[in-house]
Amino acid sequence: MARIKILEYLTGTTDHPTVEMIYSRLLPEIPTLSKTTVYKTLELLVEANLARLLHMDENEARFDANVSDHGHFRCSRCGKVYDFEADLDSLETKGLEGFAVAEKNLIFKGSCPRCRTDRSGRIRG
Amino acid sequence: MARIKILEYLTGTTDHPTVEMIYSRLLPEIPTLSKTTVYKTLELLVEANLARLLHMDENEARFDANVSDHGHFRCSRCGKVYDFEADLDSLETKGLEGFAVAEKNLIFKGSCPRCRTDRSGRIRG
DNA sequence: TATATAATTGTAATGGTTACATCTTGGTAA
DNA sequence: TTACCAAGATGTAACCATTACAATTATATA
Ligand SMILES: [Mn+2]
Ligand SMILES: [Mn+2]
Ligand SMILES: [Zn+2]
Ligand SMILES: [Zn+2]
Repeated sequence: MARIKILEYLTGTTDHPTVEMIYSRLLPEIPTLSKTTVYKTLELLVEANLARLLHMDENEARFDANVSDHGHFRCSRCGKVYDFEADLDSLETKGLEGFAVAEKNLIFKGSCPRCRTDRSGRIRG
Repeated sequence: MARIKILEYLTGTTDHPTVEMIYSRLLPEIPTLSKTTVYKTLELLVEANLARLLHMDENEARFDANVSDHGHFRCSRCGKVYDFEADLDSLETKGLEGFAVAEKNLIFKGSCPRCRTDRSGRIRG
């Protein structure tokens, strides 16, 4: 039950939520939910390739139900994580001869459109 | 004194060492060295753009004195982190209109040449 | 119902990182 | 030299996301 709700929530959002975000979001709906369950479920989802684990130079991991190849932009001011398209397949690389690439990760950082024109945004890394 | 040695070591290696690696490596040379100093020094080096902080889907941060634009390949078996060249400037992206990109990070994962032919390599993530 | 297995929970430990107060070093002026 | 100050370095404790582990609850099957 819990894991279905977790997958549903993850599939229906583009927020790239953390464990804490998922937990506090679903707690009203599942009052018996424990954080351990969230961790365990996300581990299973990642193993089953139904979700993707993201490390965005933060102390918390983020999760993404969008498993397709795409890049992530993290705004240093508001902390939001945005998706963007990038053609990683046609990216030219040198020095990877003999390497078996299994996973590609593209992470950009900077200021999102809203924070660029908003001086009040607090810097969050 | 400590911070000079730390920068020298970082500049002279391509290992992308962790704090623990830097600390244990320099301890024989600087018996009074503390891990706090390593952390603080690396923070300063990153701020001064003399080093780069890398989060490679591990629990430990890694550091790189090579500040130029390049990609990183992490072997899932032996854990080693390799450099490779990638032309990120000419990478085509869609969905970043209005975004101010300040930093680009490219991380690949898989098996390095040595581990591909060596079945004995232990899986480390 | 009885039994086994899967799912969930609670608590404690782990470990990298940060905060903070203290101590040491190096330079500068009187 | 001596006094003084600021930068550098150290040690300890707290912080906090994550993991380990044992216990409990729900679900399925015979
Ligand atoms: Mn995404
Ligand atoms: Mn590098
Ligand atoms: Zn923003
Ligand atoms: Zn390897």
